[in-house]
Amino acid sequence: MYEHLTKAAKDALSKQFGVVPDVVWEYTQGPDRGDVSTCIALQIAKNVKSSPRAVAEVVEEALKGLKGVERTEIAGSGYVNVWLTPDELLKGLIQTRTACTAKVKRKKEAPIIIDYCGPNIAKPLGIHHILSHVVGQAMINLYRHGGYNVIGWSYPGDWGTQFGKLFVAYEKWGSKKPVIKYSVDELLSLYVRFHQEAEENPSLEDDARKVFAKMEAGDKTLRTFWREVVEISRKDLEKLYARLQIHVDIETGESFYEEKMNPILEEGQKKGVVTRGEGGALIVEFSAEKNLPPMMLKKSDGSTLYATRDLAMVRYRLDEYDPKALYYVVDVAQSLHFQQLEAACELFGWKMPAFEHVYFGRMRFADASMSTRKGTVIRLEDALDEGVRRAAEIIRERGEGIQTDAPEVLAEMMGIGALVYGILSQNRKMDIIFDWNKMLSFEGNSAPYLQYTHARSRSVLRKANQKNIVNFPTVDRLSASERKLIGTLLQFALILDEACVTHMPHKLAHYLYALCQDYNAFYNAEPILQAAEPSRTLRLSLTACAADVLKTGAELLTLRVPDRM
RNA sequence: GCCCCCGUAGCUCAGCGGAAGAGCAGUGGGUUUCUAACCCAUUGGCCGUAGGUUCGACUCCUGCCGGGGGCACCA
Repeated sequence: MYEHLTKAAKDALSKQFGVVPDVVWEYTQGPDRGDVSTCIALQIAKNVKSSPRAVAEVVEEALKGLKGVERTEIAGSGYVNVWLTPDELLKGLIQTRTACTAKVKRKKEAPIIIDYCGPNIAKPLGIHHILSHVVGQAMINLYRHGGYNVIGWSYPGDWGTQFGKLFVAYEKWGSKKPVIKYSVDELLSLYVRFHQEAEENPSLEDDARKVFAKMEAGDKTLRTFWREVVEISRKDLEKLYARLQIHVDIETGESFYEEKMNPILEEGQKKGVVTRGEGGALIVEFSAEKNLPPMMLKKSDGSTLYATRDLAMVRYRLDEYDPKALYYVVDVAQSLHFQQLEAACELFGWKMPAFEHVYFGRMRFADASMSTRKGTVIRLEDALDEGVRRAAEIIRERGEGIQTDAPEVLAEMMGIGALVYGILSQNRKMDIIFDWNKMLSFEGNSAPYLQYTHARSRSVLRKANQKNIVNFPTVDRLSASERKLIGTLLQFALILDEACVTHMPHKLAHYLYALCQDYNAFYNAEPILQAAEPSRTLRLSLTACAADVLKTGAELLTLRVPDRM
């Protein structure tokens, strides 16, 4: 957008110092630091033996009087701050508006596969499961919005001894009704009962293992039982996913890979990659440079592992989709596993696309009474309900002061939004301290603040009762809060791209928060509806632009925003 | 023992080569006017620690201290 400025600066610098410099433009906050400032002086000072100040002077001289530049100023550490003319700034907002609409998907492009969710079937989702779901979905939304071909892929844990346990419990203590009539809660209580009884009577564990072995062998009754339990869980999961705006494209359970694992093991052995370890187990050993412990693909008792299925899954995806990238949105605790997985794929000699373990930190609890170890995990659904309950309470307290005509819908948006925003506004790599008051915050840097700001801006637009307010009339000068708002709006396209390619949704969350602050400051400082033309039109246009950016950005983060609240 | 991540305001966190930031908590202001779930002002920091690289380090490198995680028959 400011190529002519960059070019002028570059030309002047190379003429003066005889080096072609790297020029970095960056937007900064607000009129006090200029609308655009550069690191030119500092960047070039590294290459030439000259002081930042001297370099800055050259740049300033080159930019002075250029088209679109209102004034320039050299800042303390050698920055050149540039104030653009109002026209020049407003021109850029067209790009911001187009960034609000998703790019058209290019046909036949190799897909990006994003592996996320991974719920356990027959067990309710815990609060910590929200991390993979929400981070993964935000990534998917960002890529899709950017015009990429994306496949969101879920890999539920729908196989394992827990089904044996469940069946044993069902036979022993279940009521007479058929499995399919059970609710997830009833299944869960059977599961819990099994663990209680198994403490007294450890032989139950053996029974469960035997039952599962029979199930693996293909026992018809057990397979039917399994299928029905999966069905019950899936229906329950769907409700939760609808509330969280999670949309899985492809779902393949662990059982899907049952018959795909042996060919992989055979291929590995043929290639000499897979070898015999202790007790007859099958392992992959890595070169010394990798400094990785061996990866086990088959236990000494002959059964396969998580790693075996993951390896088979990579092969399957390569064969069926020829993806350009494989991303795994999984807990940081599994980082060794993914290092091994990638290294193993290399050893197999497979042609690999971009591969990344998009990890996130662990969830810990501020209140020590809640911990996974103590078995007092918070159910995700309960957390959502608690958020909605708190939101509803606040809505009730506000009474007449609220504009919504659908308080239940609003409470749902706010409560769930608060929780999701609490997750997505933090750098995913960091551990998250779970605390009800922090997670369900309704003021300051929170989802309700975004939602409120959006509703507020829509309200102004409604009152203006003017269609298609998208023209930015020429004005002599912009107020400080207008300039700041415009400066932030201009960054939207850049931020979308950055949040997408770095797989860091929190960058978008922080941007949206800053935008709200700027809009609210603007709202408080300037009259909009009462303003004289051309300011009125300009301010309404800025309001429309901010509202669209907020809505677009929030929805990419799986949040919903109300028009009234 | 080895490997990875994290130590920034009282608390929870952004920033990660170029002028120390936000929210919450504290203090003082602002609604006869577009939604006060808001805004404005203000208090609070040797950016864990010791070195190194650089014109310049919260940011990059090394050591140490403190916290978390991982290290073949779990997923």
